Amino acid sequence: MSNQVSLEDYPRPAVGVDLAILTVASTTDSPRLCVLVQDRTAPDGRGLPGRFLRERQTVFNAVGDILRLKVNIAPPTSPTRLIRLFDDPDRDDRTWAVSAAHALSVHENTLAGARGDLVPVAADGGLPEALLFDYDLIVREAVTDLRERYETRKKYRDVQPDPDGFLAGPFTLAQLRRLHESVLSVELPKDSFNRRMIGFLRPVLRRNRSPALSSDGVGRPAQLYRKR
Amino acid sequence: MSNQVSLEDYPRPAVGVDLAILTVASTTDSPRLCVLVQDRTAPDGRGLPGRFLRERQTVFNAVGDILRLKVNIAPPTSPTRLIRLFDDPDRDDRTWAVSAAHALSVHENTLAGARGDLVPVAADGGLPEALLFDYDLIVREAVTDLRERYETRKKYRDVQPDPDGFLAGPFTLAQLRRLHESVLSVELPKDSFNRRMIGFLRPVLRRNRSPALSSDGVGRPAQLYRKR
DNA sequence: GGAATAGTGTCTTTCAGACACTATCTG
DNA sequence: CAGATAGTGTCTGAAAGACACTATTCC
Repeated sequence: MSNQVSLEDYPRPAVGVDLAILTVASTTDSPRLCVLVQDRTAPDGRGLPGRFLRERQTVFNAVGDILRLKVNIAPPTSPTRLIRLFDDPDRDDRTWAVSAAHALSVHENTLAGARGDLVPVAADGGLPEALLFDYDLIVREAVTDLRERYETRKKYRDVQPDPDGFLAGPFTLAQLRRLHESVLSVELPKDSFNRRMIGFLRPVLRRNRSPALSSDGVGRPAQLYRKR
Repeated sequence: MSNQVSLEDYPRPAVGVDLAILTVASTTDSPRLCVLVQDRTAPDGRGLPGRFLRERQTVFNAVGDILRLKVNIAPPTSPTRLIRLFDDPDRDDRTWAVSAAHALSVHENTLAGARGDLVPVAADGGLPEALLFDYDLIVREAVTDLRERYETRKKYRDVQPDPDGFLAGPFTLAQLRRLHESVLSVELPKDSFNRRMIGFLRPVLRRNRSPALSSDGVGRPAQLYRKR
C-alpha cells in the first residue's frame, strides 16, 4: 500500500502518558481514597504527573520514568490501566499531542516522600479542586474503573477481596470492609460483607495453630486474614 | 519545563488506529457474532482494517476514514471503544508505530457491500483463523468488552436490552434472547430471560391498540417490543 | 459492670433457574 | 388432530440486607 518513504514523511503527534495514581490513605481516622496531584508549570495550575514517550519507549517504560523522575518513588509492581485516549488536536497549544491517560493503584507506603499532594476523591468521583486540561475527567474515569473492581455485591463468584493490593499484610474483616467503603464511598452492612468475603480469605494462624488476632486496643480482638 | 524547540525535536511514533468491527449476522438459521476481517498486503495475511493518524486528526476522524476508504461503508453512529494500546516498538518493522485498538459495533445491514469477510467468533472469543500481529488479541478483548455489556444476569437494575443496537426495528423476546445467546455464546433459559427483560421493553401496539404480533409462520405469534 | 468492637443465627425479600403447564398459531 | 413456538404459574435455592443477639476485650 504505502511505501517506507511516504510513511516516514507524514507528521506525527507527540504521545503523552498521564498518570492518575490512586491510593487509600489511612493517615487519619478512617481510610480515604486519594489521587496524587502535582503542581505544573507549563500552564500554571495543578494536574497529574505525565511525560511524553521518548524514542522507541513503551508506555510501561514511560510510566517508570514518570514515577522515578516526577513522583520520586520506585517503579510500579501492579499493572497500569489504560483509561482513555485524549486526541483533541488543540489540547496542547505547544504542539500536536495525543495523551494516553492511565491509572495506577499503589499502596500508601509506596508514596512516602512522593512529590505532590494526596487529594481525597469525593463520592461522585470528583476532586475538591479543578485540575488543568482533562485531568478531572481522567480521575473520574480512573475512579469508576477502580470501583468496578471493588464492587463485589453482584459477583457471587470470583470475588477478589483487595484486587489492587491496598492492604499489605494480614487484615481484619473490619479493615477490609472500611477499605471497600472508602473505595466505593458507600456504607456496607457488616454481616453481609463478612459472609461474602469469608470464603475468599484464609485465617492467619500462629505457630501453635491458635488463631492470630489483631489487638487494636478497644473491643474484642478480631481474627486476622490473608487473601486466599 | 521543556521549551518548544526541544519538544518538537524528539522523535515521535506513528499512531495507528485499528478497528475490530463487530456485528451479529443472522444470514443463516441462528444469529452469529462476527468480526470483519480483511486481506492485508504489507505483510501478507489477514487482519483488521486500520490506518495511521493524519496531521492533527482525531481518532473519531480516522475511524471515519477507515470505514469510508478501507471498509467502504458509511461512518459510524455508535461510539467507538478504546480496547488497548499496542506499544511494542518492534511491532511494525517499517517504523516506530503505536497502535490504538478500537472496537465498533454495527448493525448487520450497515455492512452490506463492505470489503472483507465476516468471520464468526468462537465461544472463547477467538477466531477460526490466525490473524497478523496482535489482531487476535484485539478481537478477544473487543469481544470480552462487548459481552460485559450484554451480561445482564447480575445487573438487576439498569438492564439494557440491546446496548449496541444489533436489533433494528421491533423484535420478539425470542429474537432478543437469541441475540444475547449469540453474543455471549451461552444458552439462556427462556423464562428467566423474559422476566428479566420485560420491564425494560415497551410492547408495540397497532393503531387500534391491539398488540402487534410477529408472524414468523410457524408456532404461536409473539408480541413485538421496542426498547423502553 | 459498661463501653466498644467482633461475630453469628434467623428472617425477609429478591431473583435466577427448573419444570410444567397453558395458549395460539400452521398444516 | 400434531407440531411448533409463546407465555406463565410455581417451586427451589442462593444470596443480600435487616435485626437482634452473643462473645470477648479494655477500662
